[in-house]
Amino acid sequence: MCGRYETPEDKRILAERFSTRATLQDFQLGRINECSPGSVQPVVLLNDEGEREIVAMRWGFTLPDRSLFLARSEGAATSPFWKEMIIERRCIVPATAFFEWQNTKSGPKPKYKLGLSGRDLFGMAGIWASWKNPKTLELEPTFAILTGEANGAMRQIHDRQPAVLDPGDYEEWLAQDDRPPLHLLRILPDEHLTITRLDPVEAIRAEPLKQDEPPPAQRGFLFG
DNA sequence: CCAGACGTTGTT
DNA sequence: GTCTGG
DNA sequence: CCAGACGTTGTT
DNA sequence: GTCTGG
Repeated sequence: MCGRYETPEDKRILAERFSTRATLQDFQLGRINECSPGSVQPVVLLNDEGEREIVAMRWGFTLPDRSLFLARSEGAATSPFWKEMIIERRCIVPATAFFEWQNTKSGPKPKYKLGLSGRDLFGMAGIWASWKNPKTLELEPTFAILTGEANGAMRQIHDRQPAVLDPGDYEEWLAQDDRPPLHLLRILPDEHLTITRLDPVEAIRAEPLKQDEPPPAQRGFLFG
């Protein structure tokens, strides 16, 4: 669940919309695209000076046999693995939508795009840490997205969903505190979700781009 | 079945 | 089936 | 998360 | 998320 999400094509608007000083001019984070685990994405946090900043982070903590890119909000505060992160390193993951695949008994899994009514851009609750990139063996800032129980129409598709923050809660979520503000991780009201079932063509179009692959808008042009 | 771990570096 | 790449 | 590959020798 | 141990 929430194994993929979407970011704005123009990353520069993130600085404005999340009230950060950074202009993101240094980001080379691709075009309109799905974000997949393992990719590097813009994340909002408080820097050492207490200012909001946008940082490029890798999505998912790679372990020897798997990658942890989601963390259950219910258990994160007591989990040995997540505890330190949720207390000391909370962040916001900007998104315009997230994707889910319906768990069907057999056959293809229908793909859905989920957005928030009246909010073209929103922030998912995240946590981060410095983590070794298994390929480069370098330490990199790395994040995971907190999840909660799904409800209502969402439950028809999947039983979990990403924790979406209220814009008025961004400050409290990022602020350093003795105890993590878990009360901000409310279940996303069902009526606020826009759920679109993607037809196979749309689903493929939304797939993550391969390196050096032209953006979707040019595919049709190149191939007539 | 559930609970708990889940990797490394390097040090508040 | 499992692993890797996106 | 899904989609796609999934090996080796050795050079037309 | 997924695996292991109890």
